[in-house]
Amino acid sequence: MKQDIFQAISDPTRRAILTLIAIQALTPNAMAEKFDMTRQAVSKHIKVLHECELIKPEHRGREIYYHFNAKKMQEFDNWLAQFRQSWEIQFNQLDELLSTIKEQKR
Amino acid sequence: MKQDIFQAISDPTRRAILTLIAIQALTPNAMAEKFDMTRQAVSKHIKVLHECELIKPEHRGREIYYHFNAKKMQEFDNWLAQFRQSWEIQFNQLDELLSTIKEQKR
DNA sequence: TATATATGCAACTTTTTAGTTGCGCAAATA
DNA sequence: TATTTGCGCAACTAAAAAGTTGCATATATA
Repeated sequence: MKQDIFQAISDPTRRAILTLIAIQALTPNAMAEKFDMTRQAVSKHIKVLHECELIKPEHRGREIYYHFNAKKMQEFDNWLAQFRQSWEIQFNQLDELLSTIKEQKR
Repeated sequence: MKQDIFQAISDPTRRAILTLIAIQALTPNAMAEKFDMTRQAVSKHIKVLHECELIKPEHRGREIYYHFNAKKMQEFDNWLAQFRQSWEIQFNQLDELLSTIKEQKR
């Protein structure tokens, strides 16, 4: 199945992996040590993240360092953009409400 | 089960619902008409979105208008913030690379 | 070259999720 | 008051996802 980034970040373990490697590239083994699960389970999460290109492998001998792909993460940001206007409006309305309450107190 | 916003937005139908009601509040029936699925299926998606407070109900007689809760969507934005620095760095590096290539062409 | 290590893939089990049908309740309307 | 309409909840089914064990492959090292 073709993975999409929304499905990829819906899993807490995968989010944790992303947070870790955003700081520093890690091998699958290094990741598995951080979580209470088998290496193979982590490996499956890596596969999901790799398929949707949120991470990129760098082969160094028999080790594979996975890097965070910031560019792909921006797709979320783009999706979120459609709602930004909404929340700015809603907060402006809140401001107005607060101003009104303030006025009434006088 | 306690829903979280990441799981909530991982479903395409739920993302479509959010996009719709960000523009205008809708009743479950109105939403169901937009999608090729039963009203009950939509109702379950509404439940998920409501439980994690991405939408808010407004009761009008026997109808319920669901509103988009922009404030909750910002949690997503906050989570994304931890990666912003990463992608700025990665893009700066890309800029440098492009500059280097440009230099070499001279 | 034999062995240890790092990793991915396949098969299987368990859990979760998406969707369905059927039902009950409350508000609107004839 | 009887009926229709809007909605949520429960039980069930089907599909997908998370995790396990076992195995194969490639690189490093004794």
